[in-house]
Amino acid sequence: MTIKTRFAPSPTGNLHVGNIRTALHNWMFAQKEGGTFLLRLDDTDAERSKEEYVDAIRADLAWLGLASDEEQRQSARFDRYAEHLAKLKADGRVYPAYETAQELDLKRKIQLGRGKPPIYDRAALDLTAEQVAAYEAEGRKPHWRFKLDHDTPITWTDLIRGDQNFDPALLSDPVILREDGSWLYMLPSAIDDIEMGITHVVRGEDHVANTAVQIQMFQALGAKPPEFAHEALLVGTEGKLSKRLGSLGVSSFREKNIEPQAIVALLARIGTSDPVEPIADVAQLIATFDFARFGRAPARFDDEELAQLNQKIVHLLDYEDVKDRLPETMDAEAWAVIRPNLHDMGDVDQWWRVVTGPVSQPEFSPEDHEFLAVAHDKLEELEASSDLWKDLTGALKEATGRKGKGLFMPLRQALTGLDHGPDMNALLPLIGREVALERLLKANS
RNA sequence: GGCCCCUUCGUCUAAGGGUUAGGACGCGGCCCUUUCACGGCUGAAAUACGGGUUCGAAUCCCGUAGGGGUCACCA
Repeated sequence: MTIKTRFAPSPTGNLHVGNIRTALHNWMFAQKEGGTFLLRLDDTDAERSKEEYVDAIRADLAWLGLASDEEQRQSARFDRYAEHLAKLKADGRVYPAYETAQELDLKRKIQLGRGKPPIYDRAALDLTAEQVAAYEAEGRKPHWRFKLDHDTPITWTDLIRGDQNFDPALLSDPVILREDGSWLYMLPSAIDDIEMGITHVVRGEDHVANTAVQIQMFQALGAKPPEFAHEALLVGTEGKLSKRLGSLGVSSFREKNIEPQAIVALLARIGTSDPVEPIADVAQLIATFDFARFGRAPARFDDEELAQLNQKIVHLLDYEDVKDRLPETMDAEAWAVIRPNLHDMGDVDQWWRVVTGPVSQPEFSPEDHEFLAVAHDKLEELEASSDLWKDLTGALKEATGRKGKGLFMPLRQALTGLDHGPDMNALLPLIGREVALERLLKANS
C-alpha cells in the first residue's frame, strides 16, 4: 500500500516552529515510504483565512525544501461537505441546536464551578417541536452538532502513543456547522482525509481528543480511519509552551541567518532518540525516521541549540550551495578559507572585507613600526607566486629575530586589521602581494 | 475540576527486574594550530519524592509533587 500524508494548516497566520515540525515529519514519512505528501489548506474560516498567508505557507515550505505532491483547499469543497452532511442527517448522526455562544459559555462556567467537566449537555436533543418552533419564530437558526455514539468506546493504536482509549460520553458533541452555514474544521477534515486517501495523519498531541471524535466521524461516514501519530509538543527553554514559540516563524529564522538545513536537522530529530546532528543531507535524516523513536514527553526547543547546529551546518556547505549568496568576487578557494570562521552566513561580508578592504589598523608601537617597515621590504623582495606567508615570516624571523606572537601578530593586525581570523597562510594569497604591501605601508604612515 | 500523556546528566534520550546507568549536544581540560575558529582526545555530570512487590527496581504496583495536552459556533 502506498501511503499518503497531509499537512493541513489553516492560512490564518504564519507557520511557526511547531507547524513546521509537523509538516516536516509528514513530508519525511512520505519520502521514506515512497508515498505522497499533500498540502491541504484548511481555509473553512473565510473570516480569518487570508490569501497572503496561503502564499507565505507555500513560500516557507519551499524554502525548507518540503515540496508537496498535491495541493487542496477546503474552501473549494463545501459542496462535498454538504452532501455528506445530508447523509449524516438522514442517519440521525447530526442534530440541530439553538443555544447561543453566550448560553453555552454560561453552561460551561456552571459546570466548571460545580467541579464538573464542561461537556455539552445535549439539551438540544430534548427540544420539543413547540420549542423549536418558538426559536424559529424568534428568527433563530440552528447550528449542527455531530452526535457521538456513547455506547461505542473509541480505541486506536497510535503510532507514537500506543493504544488509546476514550469514553465518548466524556466528550462534547462537536459543532460542525454554524448557523450561518459556515463549516468548522472537524467534519471537513475527516471527509477530506477519506476522499483524498490519507493513510497517515501525523499531527501534534493537541489533536488527540479531536482524533477520538473524528474516529467516530470516519465510522459514521462509512470509512475506515487512517493511522494516527500524535507527536508531543515543543516547549520553550522555560519548559512552557510559550507565546514566543508560537510566533517564531520561518522569517525570523531567515533574519537570524539560520540555514533551512539547520532547521530541518533540528526539527527532524528533536524529541526523538536519535541525536541531533549537523546533517545537511536530508536523505540521511529521512533514512532514520521512525515513529517508534519519538518520545512522548514534550521536547524543548532552544534557539541557542539551533544557532550552534546552524554553525556546524554552515561549515558543511559547499561553494556551490552558497555561491548565489556570496560576494561576486568571492571564489571557491576564498570560501574554503573563510568558511571555518563563520558563525552564520551573515558573517561572510565581515570576513570578506578583510580581503577586499578597507581594513582599519590599530595603533602600533615604535618597535612594531620598525618591524612592519622591514616586513614591507621583505615582502617586496618576494615573488607574487611564492609561498607568501611562509617566506615572509621566515625572512622576518631571520632579519629581526622575532618569533611566535611577536612575529605574526603585528603582521596579522597590519594586514587584516584584526587580531584573529582565518589562517594567514591561506588568507595572504587572497589578499595578494600588492594589497599587502599597501597595507604594510599604511601601517607605517 | 474531569479525562489523556509525561518525569533518567544542563538539554534530547538509551537501558521494558541483575549494566561501572550508555550515547548525542552543551560545558571543563588536553592536543593540533605561530591567532581565533575547525578538528582530535579526555573529564565532570542523571534515574523527581515517598511507600510497597522482589534475593535483586531506573524498570512492576500505589501515593505525592511537578510538567504537557484537552474539555470552543479556533484549527
